[in-house]
Amino acid sequence: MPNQQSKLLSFDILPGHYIRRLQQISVAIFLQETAEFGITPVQFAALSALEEFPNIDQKTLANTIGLDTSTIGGVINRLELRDLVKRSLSDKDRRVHVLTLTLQGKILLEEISPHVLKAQQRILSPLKKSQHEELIHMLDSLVKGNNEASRAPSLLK
Amino acid sequence: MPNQQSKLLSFDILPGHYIRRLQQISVAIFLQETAEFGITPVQFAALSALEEFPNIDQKTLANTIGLDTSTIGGVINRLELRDLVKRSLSDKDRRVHVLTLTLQGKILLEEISPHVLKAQQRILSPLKKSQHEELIHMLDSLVKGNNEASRAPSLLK
DNA sequence: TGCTAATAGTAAGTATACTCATCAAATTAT
DNA sequence: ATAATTTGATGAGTATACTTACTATTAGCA
Repeated sequence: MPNQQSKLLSFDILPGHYIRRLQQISVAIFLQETAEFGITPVQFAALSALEEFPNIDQKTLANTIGLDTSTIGGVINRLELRDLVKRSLSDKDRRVHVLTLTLQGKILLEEISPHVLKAQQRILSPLKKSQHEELIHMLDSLVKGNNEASRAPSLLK
Repeated sequence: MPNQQSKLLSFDILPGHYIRRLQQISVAIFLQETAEFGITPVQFAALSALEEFPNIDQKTLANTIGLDTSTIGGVINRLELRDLVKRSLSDKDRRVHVLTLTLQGKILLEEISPHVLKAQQRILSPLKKSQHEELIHMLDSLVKGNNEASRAPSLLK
C-alpha cells in the first residue's frame, strides 16, 4: 500500500491520482491492443453508441458517451474523414446533425470488438476474477452517484 | 447495473469507459472545490511531489507523478509563470533542469490542501465508508500491476 | 582522446476535454 | 406575429497526454 511521508497531503495516496493514472494506463492498453485499427477509446465509444442508437444527433451522442458538444464535433470530424460515420442535416431541425454508421464503420466495429475485449481483460488482469464484478459495481456507483459533477452527464441509466 | 442490448460490445459496460468517465468526474470535482486557486490536478500533483522531493529534475518529477517528459515541460512552464516553482540549470549536468517550490508554491500547497481533501471525499461519497479502502486498494493494484503499460511508469513503490 | 551512445529537454503534431463566445435555427412568450 | 429565449453546433483558448524528431550535453569505450 502507499506511503505517506509528508505532513502535507501526498498526491500519491489520493483517489484522484489513482484514477488519473488508471485512465492513462487504460488508454495505453486500449491503443496497444487495437493499434492496427488506429482508433481511440473515445472514437470506439462513439461508433459503438451509434451502432446501438442509430440516427442520433451530435448532442445526444455527446450525452450518451459523456462528452460536451465541443469535443464531439472533433471526434465526429475525424470519424467522418475516415468514412466510418456519415453526418447529415436533419429535415425537421436544420440545426441538428444526424449521425449514422457507414458500412465501413460497422465492419470496423465488428473486427475491433475482440481486441477491445482483450484490452479490458488486460486492464483488470491484476485483480482476482472475483474482484472484477466488485470493481465494476463500485465504478458504476461512483460515476452515477457523481453524475451531476460533470458537464456532460450521461443519459444512460 | 448496466444493460447490454446489442449483440456487439456495448461501450457502456466496459471498464475503460467507466474509468474515462470517472476521470472526467474526478477532474471536474477537483476543479470545483479548488476553483479559487486556479490549479489543475496535475499541477497539484507536481507541486505536491516537489514538496516531498525537493530539487528533483523534470525527468524524475515526470516519472514520479506519471507523465512523460514532453508533458511535464508545459506543466512546469505554467507553474513557473505563476512563480510557484523555480527552474534552474544543474551545475553538474547542464542538460538538467532542477526544480524547487517557491515560497508562494509552498503557501498555495498549504492553503489548497483541505480543498483537495474535500474533493477526494466528494468523489468517494457515493460509496459506503467501508468500500473506500477497498476501492483504493483495487486502484492501487490496477495501477501497479499495469505499470509497464504506460510510457511513464511511476517510480513510487 | 575522440567517437559513439545515451540522456534531458524541447518542439511539432494529434487527440481528448473543458470553458466561453458566437451563430443560426427553432421555440416560447407577449 | 414579432421579440426574447433556448438550443445545436462551431470556434477560440487552455490544459493534459501521447508520439516522433531534434538539440545539446554527458558518458562510455576503443
